[in-house]
Order: sequence, then structure tokens, then C-alpha cells
Amino acid sequence: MSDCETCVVRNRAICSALMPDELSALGKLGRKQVVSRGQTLVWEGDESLVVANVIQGVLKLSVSTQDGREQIVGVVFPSDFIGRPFGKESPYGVTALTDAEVCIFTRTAFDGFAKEHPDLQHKLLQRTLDELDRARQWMMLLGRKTASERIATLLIEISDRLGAVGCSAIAPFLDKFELPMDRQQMGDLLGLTIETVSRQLTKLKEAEIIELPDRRSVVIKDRRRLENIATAA
Amino acid sequence: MSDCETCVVRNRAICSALMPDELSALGKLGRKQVVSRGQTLVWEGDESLVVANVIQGVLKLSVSTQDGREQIVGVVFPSDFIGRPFGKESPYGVTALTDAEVCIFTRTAFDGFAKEHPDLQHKLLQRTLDELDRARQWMMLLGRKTASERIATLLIEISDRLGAVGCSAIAPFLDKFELPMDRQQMGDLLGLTIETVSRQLTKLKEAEIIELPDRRSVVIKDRRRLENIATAA
DNA sequence: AGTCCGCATTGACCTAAGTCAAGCAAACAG
DNA sequence: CTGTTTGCTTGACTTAGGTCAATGCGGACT
Repeated sequence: MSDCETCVVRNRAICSALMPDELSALGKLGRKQVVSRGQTLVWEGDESLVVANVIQGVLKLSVSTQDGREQIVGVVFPSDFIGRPFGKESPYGVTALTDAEVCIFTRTAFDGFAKEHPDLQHKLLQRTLDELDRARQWMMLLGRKTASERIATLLIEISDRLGAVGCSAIAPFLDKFELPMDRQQMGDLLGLTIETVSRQLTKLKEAEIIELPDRRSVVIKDRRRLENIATAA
Repeated sequence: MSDCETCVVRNRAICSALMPDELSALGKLGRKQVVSRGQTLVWEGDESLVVANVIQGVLKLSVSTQDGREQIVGVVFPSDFIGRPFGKESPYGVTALTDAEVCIFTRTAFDGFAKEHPDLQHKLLQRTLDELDRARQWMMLLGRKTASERIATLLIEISDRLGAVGCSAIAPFLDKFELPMDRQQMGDLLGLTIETVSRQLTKLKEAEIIELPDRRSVVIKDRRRLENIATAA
């Protein structure tokens, strides 16, 4: 890879643990790859051959049953890390929700490098712990929240994470944004059907809590009320 | 602490990453603590002050809504690690499901030690990655599986994890075991009510797939069929 | 032996969300 | 600009699982 120093996620991805010379060593192991919407980077159950940093775009991690039910178990944004380092097959597939760009490594090369760089492993551990916390919050949503609580939670979460990607000093709250997924994918993430997702969005719109200018856009008009619904108060 | 060398989880807990002299250094930072059934070790939302290894017994990690709905987001067995190292408040509570014994550290002391011992951090990272995979599998259960699939999955999972704790050479499949939780807790783990749990267990009993000698015991009579139900075939 | 008491089970009924089946509207191709 | 496709919404109906209310039962204490 060429230019880690100028990488847009340089200061937020795990690479931020590295000194300039280490960074360029890691850079030599990876390469940038474009992934277009709908393209699958890793298949569920495949041996874990690659890991990557997300530079641009949004990807989903998903699990399916034999009979075709799907659950999205994670959504990754720019600067997030993808993949299962240190052996093991990947228990979920990775697919681009939007056109994306990732910085990709073979797993073995990355593992070797990580073993030599405790600071990188430390960053990776922190990230994994954060991801685990987020997964557990989502378990609460899937196990115990109602459909409207789920939808509200999703909208808040997407708004927050898209906000964190941009400059948070300029836009502390992102009240207008594009959904990085369609209705089916929202359902797969929330454990709901497409129809229920649609009905709940309509309900929020009719309550004037949000606006839906087009199928991919959302405007949060009353964040307070949306948060109240989300936290199941 | 006194006798890490003779600890029953010595070879399975993260301590297995350490050399004898390192082990005794870590041992000096921790102490054994007995936790009786129902006792809470960490409250949801509290600052993360302690971390621990489970020596004996089973504990739950759980999250609640303001209005009292509860979701169990993790169950830990002997040799598992508890807590949120490296800052942050604990987003879930930790409560003993059975009488238990843990090897407890103040978070700051543990963090300091971990920073100096990359091998320990590596073990912790692997464990966290495994835990994340397990959480994601559980998200599929909560989002997409039916009540009977959930119950079957739980029985298989408990049987496997209790089996892994004992000597797996002697007992590769644990077909008779004590549930480390009551019906309410099974519900909180599966995103179901106590009544649904009870009805599904009765159904499995009537189908002669399991036996329920008493309220805490389960005998798996037809593992194959139970697994088929669990994997949503 | 009897009587609590805390779980667990069972039954009757209800409802949130799923299913099935039209419609509809923006995007797209000819 | 017109027909087609694709994704979304809406309505009518069904159902899995929740709710509410008894009832049952085993273990602890008198």
C-alpha cells in the first residue's frame, strides 16, 4: 500500500497505535480494495483468510439459518476493523451495504505483525471489547424491546455512528442522514419483517418525530422524543 | 493470593499465558472471593472497578430497561474472565447464578499488569473474540429463532459448556446435568417468558427428547433430534 | 404429619408482529 | 415518454408467544 500517512482513517483506526516506521511496515502488508454495494468480502463459515480496516462505506456482518432466515450481527463504519484474527473460521459473512473501500491484509500476515506489536494488539483488544459491549446492548434490543423501541434505537444509533465518522465538532448531532441499508436489511438487523419496519417508520412520521424525504433519507425532527422511545422509558 | 500453581483453572484461564514467576506476581495482586447464589458482584452502570477469573460456579451478565425488563447477555463458567478492563463503566451487571468462587483484581492493578505482559493481553484478546462470536450467535437466536429452537439451543449450549469445564476425555457429551438457573433466568436469557419456557420444556419431554427428573435437572435422551431442533433445520 | 412458601405448570384468552396479497411510486430501459 | 422493474407501503387476516389466573408440588420448618 502506498500512503498510510494520508489515510483518512489514520487517526481513528487501530493503525493509530503505530509509529510512522511501524505504520509503513504494516502498510507494505496491506492493500486498498474497493468493494461495491452488495459484494461479499467474506462468506459465513469460510476459513478466516483476511482481515481489514474500513476506509469508506458501511458493511454488514450477518449469520443465516439453513432455511434462509438472516440476522445482521454487526454493522461496521469507516475506521472499524473487520475479521477474525488468530485462526478460526469466520462465523459470519461480511457484505458491503454501500460502495466501500477497505484496507485488506491476509490474516496470517496481520497475525504475525500483531504479535510483534503489543500496542496494536492493545488497540485491537479495546475495539473488540467495545464491539462486545455493543453486541450485548443489541441482545437486549433483540430479546426484550418492542418494534417501535427497536426502530427508534436503530435511528439513534445510525445517526450517532455516522456522526462519529464525520467531524463531531461541526456536527455534534446528525439530524439528517442517509440510511446505509434498505428496509429488508433494517428488518434483518432488528429481528423484524420488512412490513413491520415500514409500518413503524410510518408511525414515527405521522407522530412528526421524523421525516422521510425519500426511501433512503431520514430527518430527526424531535430527537428527545425519539430517544425516549428508544430507551424504553 | 496464595496458591496459583494449584488453582483448578490454572491451565484454562488467561493465567495459562504466564510463566511461574509472572504468575506469582499476578497472584499477589488478586484474592479469592466467594460469591453466593444471587449475590451481585458488579452493578449495571457502575464504574468498572474490578475484574476477575471464575474459579467455580456460574454467573450471569445482565442488562435491564428502566421499566424492569431484563436480558441476560452472557453466562460465564469456570476459567472465564469477567469484567471490563481498560476504563469504561460496566454496561451490564454481574450476578452469581450458583454459589461461586472468583479470583478478583482491582481493575487498575490488573490493567497495569496486563500492559506489561503482552502474552496475557493476547490471551485476553482471543477470549474476547470468542465471547464476541458467541454473543453474535446469540443475536441470531434472539432475532430469528422460534421458542422451541431457542430452548433446544440453550440445552445444547449448557450441556457443552458444562462438559468443557469437566474432563472432556471422560465425558465427551454431558447428557445429564443440573441447570445453573431457574425458569425465569432461562426466559431472560432466551428473550421469552417463564410460561413459554415451561411449555416448550414440557413439549420436549412429551416428545421423549429430554427428561426432567426435577426442576433443576435435565437428561438429554435424543441428542440428535435436539440438535436438529436447535439448528433450525 | 401438617402447613407454608417459592417455583413451576397449565389453561383460557389476548395482542404484537408475522403472513399474504394488493397497490404505488421512483428509477430505469427501450 | 412509456412499459417494466424494484423497493416500499398499506390492508386484511393469522398466529406465536405473552398475559392473567388458577392449580400443583416438592422441600423446609414447626
